[in-house]
Amino acid sequence: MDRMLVLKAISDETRMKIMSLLLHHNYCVRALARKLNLSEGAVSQHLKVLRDAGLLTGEKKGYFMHYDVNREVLHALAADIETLASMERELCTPEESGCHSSEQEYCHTQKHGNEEVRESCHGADFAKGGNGHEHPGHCHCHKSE
Amino acid sequence: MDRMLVLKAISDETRMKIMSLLLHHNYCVRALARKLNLSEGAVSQHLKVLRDAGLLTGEKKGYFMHYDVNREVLHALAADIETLASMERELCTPEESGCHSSEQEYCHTQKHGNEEVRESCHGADFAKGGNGHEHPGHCHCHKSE
DNA sequence: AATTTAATTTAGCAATGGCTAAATTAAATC
DNA sequence: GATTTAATTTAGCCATTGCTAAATTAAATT
Repeated sequence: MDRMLVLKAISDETRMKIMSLLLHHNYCVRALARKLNLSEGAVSQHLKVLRDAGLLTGEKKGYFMHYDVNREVLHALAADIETLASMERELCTPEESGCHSSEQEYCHTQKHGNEEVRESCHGADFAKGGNGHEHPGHCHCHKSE
Repeated sequence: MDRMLVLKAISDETRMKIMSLLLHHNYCVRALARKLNLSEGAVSQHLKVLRDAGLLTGEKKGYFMHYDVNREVLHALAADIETLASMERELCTPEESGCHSSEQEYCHTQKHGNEEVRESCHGADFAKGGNGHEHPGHCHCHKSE
């Protein structure tokens, strides 16, 4: 499952409406077009995007196309986003992020709020380090207030 | 929270990378630009999109901008999508969806698979109903195989 | 086999979006 | 208060996207 493809697919108002409609009922393309005030071609193109993202499976039944929502993909996406949301800030790893060795001992993780933050990294040494475009990834700590 | 705005914000590869980076660490704009191989302006624009969606809050700390991910918005989005994914197909409501009264008695909900589907709605009466462009929203049942 | 019809695809157009480079803003240092 | 510097905004460019209308495809009916 290509998460980006799924996100792009549902981050369009019209396609989200289509998903919502198909989650509730079974509609033929023309009925969708009518509900959405769009041409059938436009709807067909949207359906293709949703199909390509794996969100729909289509099957011809008699004269009519029959689309089914693949709810698993939505469940997976929700889980994926939830995982992202629950991600904790890592401990500072200066060597990986490009801190100067002289600054490393001051690096701390800053979680939420500003309580744990100590002065470091953006001190005078850093500011004088170059022309500004060689600015390295720093260790992400900043001045306490 | 505007769900659509949030979805559009994170359905871009670069912005998703920014989110991921900021969820792990605290980066200044220039460090992000360097990591992503982009101009600072481009990064700033992406940050604005994420801010406008409510995904980030920015605060100036000394020389540097300090961005925090609003994890609540991500949690809410995940829950939202999960709700969507768990949506059950409603029972057929022909009067609402435009079925002809003669067809209503045959309408059924089709959940997953095709087992519960009966012939209805798309029968001969329906096909002869008009020039095709007056095609009403129908009750979404279709022929069994 | 010919016809009818639902759905898809294509061509062309307008709007949107992301990028760079340059100008501007705002805040910290001197 | 002048200078320095990080971040934002703006202007202009190109690629992408969504739309309509028309052409095409594919399947069911006759």
